[in-house]
Amino acid sequence: MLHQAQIPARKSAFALSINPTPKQNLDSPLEMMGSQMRFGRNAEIYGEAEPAEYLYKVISGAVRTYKVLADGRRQIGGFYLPGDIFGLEAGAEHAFSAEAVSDSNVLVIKRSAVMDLAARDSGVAQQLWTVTGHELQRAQEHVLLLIKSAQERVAGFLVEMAKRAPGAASTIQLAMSRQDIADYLGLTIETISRTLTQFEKSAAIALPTSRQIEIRNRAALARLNS
Amino acid sequence: MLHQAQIPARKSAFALSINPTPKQNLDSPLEMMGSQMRFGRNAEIYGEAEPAEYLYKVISGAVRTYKVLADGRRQIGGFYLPGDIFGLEAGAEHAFSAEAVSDSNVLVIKRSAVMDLAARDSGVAQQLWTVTGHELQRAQEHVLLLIKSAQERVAGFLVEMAKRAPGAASTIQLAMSRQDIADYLGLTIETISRTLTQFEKSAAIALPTSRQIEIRNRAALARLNS
DNA sequence: CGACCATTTGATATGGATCAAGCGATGTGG
DNA sequence: CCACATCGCTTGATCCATATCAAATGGTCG
Repeated sequence: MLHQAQIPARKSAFALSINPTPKQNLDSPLEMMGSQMRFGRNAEIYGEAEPAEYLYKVISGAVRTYKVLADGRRQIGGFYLPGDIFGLEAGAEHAFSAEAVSDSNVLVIKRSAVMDLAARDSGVAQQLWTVTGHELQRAQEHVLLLIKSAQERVAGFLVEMAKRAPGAASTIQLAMSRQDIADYLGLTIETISRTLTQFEKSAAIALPTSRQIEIRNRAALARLNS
Repeated sequence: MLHQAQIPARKSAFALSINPTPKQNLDSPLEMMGSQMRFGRNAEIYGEAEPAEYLYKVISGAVRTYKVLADGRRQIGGFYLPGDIFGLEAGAEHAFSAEAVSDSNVLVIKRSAVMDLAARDSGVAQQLWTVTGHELQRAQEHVLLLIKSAQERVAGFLVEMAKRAPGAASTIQLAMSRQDIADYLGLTIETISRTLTQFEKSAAIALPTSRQIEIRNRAALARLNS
């Protein structure tokens, strides 16, 4: 229980500039209301219990949300990849902390502006609701993962990552460390590592490097995924 | 893995009458749009993958939502007590099934009516969003529970139930069986039982009957709750 | 090249599952 | 009203998956 979750050292809160309103994706009014910020690897984006004044969208890189329990264990709530929105809580305060997994560009949007807009435009309101609904679904799937065996959890994680990877390519580029995966799945790094080598030996995956995973036999993984 | 989760036999889908629009609580427009139904113990309210045509509010009794995995394991997503709303998914289909834990009265509300209303009334839209947000929070707390030790999970469950019990009294009336608790916490009935007797021996709780739990030392439980 | 950090691999310990039996309450048929 | 079956719960004995402790390996950066 103590091997887990040493809180990673924090680097500078945000490393670069605040660009005014980049217009790279106008499919939603939200895009127009934010400014882009850059966060270095392991930089904190917000802390839990901070007022949830903003909401965020990953442009590039990857973000993790997490909570640290009293005894030091860390639970990762989710990983957010380009296109994903995070920090959208119903409450006035964040329930989790958020950090950049790797150097990341994040669109930061003032929550009050969005709420005002939603009050007038029911389409925006519905969009907000839908995003929260998807978060809920993800959390429920996370619950489902956590009752399974180590093999099933790791397989489930790989399948999820493969699904979300750009173009759903069969080679996954992992932004996160084994410790991150372990803290997401409620396992230890040793178990993650052992399970991956086991998958490799049974030819379900290949591991060109430790952060690159090639899915060789999706059916075998899905089967494990119970 | 096989001792868990035999799906309980289904009784009659709903046992009694459909009362037109009971006006017992008008604090929300939702109350006016539903009709009350009675479900017997273990009766199915809806099945997963059914179109989510309605949304529900517990009037009396208790409801569980759950999912059964391919191998027969059952995971309970949550328990809903009087006043709680359930079945509010962002998707067009239910992600979980729902059953009455004990004989229950449930207010059934047509989803399309609510959605129409929300499109016009931004207050209703926000209310819907808030309910989903609370569900999200609950699911996230559920995740947090599932990474903990058996003691911590059971203690967390008791504290949660005590908080939600009418008047937050120190004696909890459990509507659900040990199997339900086990499937909620990702443990076995044996572990639930052993943990409860352990709490009893350490004087943290008393067990007048198996379904009545008196909290004697909330601090001790909270401490376990990590 | 050397230091550091992430990952893998190995040996052992342990919490909770599994298998099994007993117990108490509730209900049913004789 | 009692005998007996049933069901939910508890308790005991043993096993096993994963944690823990420990060390080796490999990759990256100054």
